[in-house]
Amino acid sequence: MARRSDHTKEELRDLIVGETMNLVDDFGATNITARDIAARIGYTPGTLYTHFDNLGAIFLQVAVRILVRLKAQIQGAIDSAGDPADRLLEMGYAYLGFAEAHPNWFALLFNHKVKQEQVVPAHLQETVDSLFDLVRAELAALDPKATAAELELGVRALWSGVHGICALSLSDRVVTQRWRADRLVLKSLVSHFLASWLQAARSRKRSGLAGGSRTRATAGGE
Amino acid sequence: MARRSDHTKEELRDLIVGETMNLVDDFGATNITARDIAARIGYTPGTLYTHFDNLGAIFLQVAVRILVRLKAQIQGAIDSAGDPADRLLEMGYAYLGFAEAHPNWFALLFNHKVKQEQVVPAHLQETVDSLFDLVRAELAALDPKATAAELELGVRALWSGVHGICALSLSDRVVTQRWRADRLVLKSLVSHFLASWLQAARSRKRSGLAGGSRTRATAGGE
DNA sequence: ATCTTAATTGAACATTGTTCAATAAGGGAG
DNA sequence: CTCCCTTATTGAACAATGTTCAATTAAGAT
Repeated sequence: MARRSDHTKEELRDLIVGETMNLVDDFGATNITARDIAARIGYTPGTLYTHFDNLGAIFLQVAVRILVRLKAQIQGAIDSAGDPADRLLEMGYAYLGFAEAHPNWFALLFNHKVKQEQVVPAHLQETVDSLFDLVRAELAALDPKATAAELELGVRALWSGVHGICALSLSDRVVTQRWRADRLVLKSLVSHFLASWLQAARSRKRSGLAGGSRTRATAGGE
Repeated sequence: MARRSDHTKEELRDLIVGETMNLVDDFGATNITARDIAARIGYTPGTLYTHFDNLGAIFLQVAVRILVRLKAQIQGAIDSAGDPADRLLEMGYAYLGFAEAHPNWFALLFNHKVKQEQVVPAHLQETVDSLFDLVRAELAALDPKATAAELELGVRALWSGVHGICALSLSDRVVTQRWRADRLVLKSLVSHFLASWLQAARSRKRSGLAGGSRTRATAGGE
């Protein structure tokens, strides 16, 4: 019998979440059983349920940690270099790099279904929001005159675009589109988007308001 | 006992796949059991295994049908209207509309993990390729001088971008980013990308080769 | 009718998440 | 030091899961 004094309540919770995180990284959330986790921490399955309501709750805590790591990765990309446009691109690369290095973590965040009754930790949404803020800051630097709504639209568009590349890079799905050149696609998507977005901002500034001419395919958010 | 003559071998396979497709639509692939499917078609679970190797094989056949429907939806969007840029936008809307109308189908295609040993039907990848061709054709119409590699890059970028918006619109995931204005985001992403992509093409044409000037954030695929 | 072939069944299997009475460990009071 | 109370931990149990397979039964050929 594992001694009660081996770990405090909090230590044990940490241990469970930490080891589950490792297992998810190696095998994917869908392939992990309660007995796997229990074996890994040297306890019996029942113990898990004195510390968590169910497996889903554990996965949710794992997701929080994963998201923090993802944020750290992206933060690192920002510090690394250059003007806002370069930083946005680097953030995209960091996001993709994370998805490639830890596809099972990525899948837990974005593919794993959570049951209705599960309460998603508040900290999680806060972290997501703070990630969006990082992108927003760069966009705002690129176009200081942009309204909040315009920035929001830009952030979502960029984020979704990059996310799509990462999502399709996951293997072992029914439809998979890993390519030799995901990074090139990412660069094409991000830099073209930014180019037109910036140009729209410039012409908006130049002509007072409601600018945007050039071609049929120009527009942004009418 | 269900009569053997109730259905031919092929009819029964069709029935299984069809009813599973309905179940997936309603409850999601992860919530469906072999007994559910069996009950739905009026047979016992064992019967499923005389016609398919395992549940995964059934889901794969369902995926094929789903993909065909998705293609039909996107085809419809093309016929509907306008110049290539409009059509690309409409294709994006159709993709998003499909994901919103049938999130569980969408998730089966892109989120559902398939076991290594499962053989993905050839017809499936062909359908994916033909979908890409639809996008490629419009891009080629926009930029007749584009090389095959440039087109490929554009197709992947556009597709991934739109896909990302759809993927993040799925609810009941750990991280979800459904927004009131997914369509606006899509329009922003697609039209800004196309605008800059087109402009790059124009300047390439004008200056012979290796063009692209304007701003630091302009470029495409260096 | 009888035989042959094979589709269908239903009972079984191991494995899953989860529950809970029984157990045993730790800390505090006497 | 001893007893007792609290509670963490166990381990056996549960229903439900995907899957297998011998037994059954139906359909068509002889």
